[in-house]
Order: sequence, then structure tokens, then C-alpha cells
Amino acid sequence: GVLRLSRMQENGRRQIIAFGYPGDVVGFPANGEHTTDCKALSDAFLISYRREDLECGTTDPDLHQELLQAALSEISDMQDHFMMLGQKSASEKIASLLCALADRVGEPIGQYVEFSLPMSRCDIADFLGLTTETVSRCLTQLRKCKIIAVSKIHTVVILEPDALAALAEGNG
Amino acid sequence: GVLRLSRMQENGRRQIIAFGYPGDVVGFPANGEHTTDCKALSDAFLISYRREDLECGTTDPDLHQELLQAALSEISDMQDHFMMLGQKSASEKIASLLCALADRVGEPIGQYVEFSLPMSRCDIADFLGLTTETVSRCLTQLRKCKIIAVSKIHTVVILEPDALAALAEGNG
DNA sequence: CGGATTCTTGAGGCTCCTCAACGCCAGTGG
DNA sequence: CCACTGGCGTTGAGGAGCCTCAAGAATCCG
Repeated sequence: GVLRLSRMQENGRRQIIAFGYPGDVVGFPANGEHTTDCKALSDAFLISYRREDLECGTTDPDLHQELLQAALSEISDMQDHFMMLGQKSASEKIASLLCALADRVGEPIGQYVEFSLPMSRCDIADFLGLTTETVSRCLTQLRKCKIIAVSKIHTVVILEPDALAALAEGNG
Repeated sequence: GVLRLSRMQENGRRQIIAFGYPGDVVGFPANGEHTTDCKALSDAFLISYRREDLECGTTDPDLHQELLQAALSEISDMQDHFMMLGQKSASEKIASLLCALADRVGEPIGQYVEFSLPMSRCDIADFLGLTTETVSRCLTQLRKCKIIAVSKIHTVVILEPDALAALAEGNG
């Protein structure tokens, strides 16, 4: 299923670090400490590994190797996320997220691409560094421009992928 | 010395991913691709490793292990950076950065802590997702509040570490 | 010194946040 | 069946914070 990885501050502020989709490796520890919360947004199937097996490279070199590759891939994804958080406007952030999800889990329906958003608007907001109101406004704006359609409340159809991609890159 | 790791977009927008200080491991590849620029802000001494040695865990398990630990630590640091980019105001971002640098490279001078900022205001801005003007304004505001002092233009003295930490956490 | 670059400061505007109200839906209990 | 409730999403009005644009200091370098 889909996982939500988040981190909280004392003030109650929350940042969603990432959404975990099937095939992702999650739960990287730092100094033996886990600093993130993880919640399943839908029924999920997890495979767990024992830390000793992972940290001691000698027992299973292949597994160790896979873990390293997963960590490197995670770093690269996080760098993309940085661009989004630091440099993009609200509508660009929304467009970027929709594009990324379409590539990741989109399914062709007729001539269009459709996917579900199992996370709430609030989750999206905390992921993108926005508020739920802004997320909602940007989505309705995209609807009005006929770039996307929202069939069910948590299901999005991409009508104009090129326009969406252009928006995501800041060329809208 | 100090390194600056950044990533560019086609539009000319830039995001500083991290500043590399002595002891840091930098240059994690993803899928064999390097997607970040790296520039030395001061004379720097680098140790390079051959990729084959790193990727093939069998030749040197200890080195491989160290690399994994470095990657995990990097992920943790990046998660902190997410909190900053997504959830904090401009002055909170500046305070957070100054706190982090003080912990990392601050040197006690008399009863205060001092350190140098080898990066330009523009670099700081692109690191925090702000503009140079906003960075400058926040710094002068901190000066006027007697929380910091700017002796030379790239040298900061922390006068009130507690106040700075409170600001960084959003309790200012 | 002169020129270039960086930093600072100011005025004004735009984006996004805050606060608030309303609609929709599901669950609950009478 | 309906009223009530709470959670979530949408929409609006207003304002704060940050950006844009611009000009003036400060610093660096030839």
C-alpha cells in the first residue's frame, strides 16, 4: 500500500518527508535512531530486515549492496524534493507532485492517465510546505484550466500532461 | 575547506543542497549519475575513492560499511533540512542555519562563539529558499537585537545562543 | 583610484497564510 | 428515518511575509 513518512516538531509543525509506494525501501536509521513517524494510508505489505544483517556487511553482501543502492536513490529523490520545497511556487509544487505520481503510479484510462491520492489534502500540504487551503485552491485552478479532472475526491485524471509538466518546471 | 553542493534547473533557479565541511562525505551518485554541482568556497582537501571499490562490497567491506553509514547520516541531515525549507519562516531559517554552523564549526572567542561564513549571501539564500535581500534583512535584524554580531562581513559572533536557538525552533 | 561585485536598505506589490464560513459525507444515536 | 456531530474539502476576505525592483553603501581587485 502507501506509506506516509513524517517528522514532527515540538511546536506541532509537521513535515512529510516522503510517501512510500510499493517497492520503496523506507526506515533508514541514523546513528541507530529512527527519527521519523511512519503511517500506512492504505493496507500495506511490509518486508522487514534485521538490523544486524544489514549493518554487518559480511553476512550478506548482496543485501548490503541493495541497501546502499536504496539509500543512494533515496538521496537523489530527496534532492529533487529540495528543489521543490525551496524554489517552486505553490502551483508548481502541486503540478510537480501530480507529475511525479502520474509517472510512479498512474494507470492509463482511455487516452488519459489516472491515479489515486490516498493522502489527505493536509498531508499534501505538509509534504509541499503549503496549507490545505492553498492545495485545494491550486487543485481547483487546475480543474478550471482543464489540465486535470478530479473524478472521485481522491482520484485524479491528467487531461493535459504536457501543460502539467510545463507548470511543474516553471514554464507555465 | 568548505564545499558548496548545488543543483540547477533549466530556468536558472538553483538550490543549494548542502555545505560540505571537513569530515563530510560528498558526491553520492544515483544510478551512476551525478546530478549535483560541487564548488570549493575555500581551499579544500579532498580524498577520492574509486567507484568500483565502493560499489563492489566484496573488495573492502569496511569501506563499504563506512559509505553506507555516511549515506544514512546524510539522509538524516537532509530530513532536518526539509523541516527548515518547508515549515520555517525566513528568520527561523537564518537562526537555524547559524545555530547549526555554530555547533559544527564555531570556535569560542572569549565568552562568545564565532565562526566564518565562507559562502555568499546569495548562497545562503539559495540554501534556505529565500532571496539575498531577505537574508541580509534577517541578519541585520539579528544584529539590531544584539543576538549576533557581524565582525567581518563573513564572520559571525553569537552573542545570545539561547535566544538564537529559541528563534530557530520557532519559539522566538 | 576606478570598476566590478557584493551587501544593504527602501518602497511597493504579489503570493500565500490566517481566519472564518459553508457544503459534503460518514457515523451515531434517537 | 432524521437530527446531530465531527472530519474533510472548498471558497472567500483580509493581511502578513516575502519577493521584486531599484538605488545606494561597502568591499574587493586590478
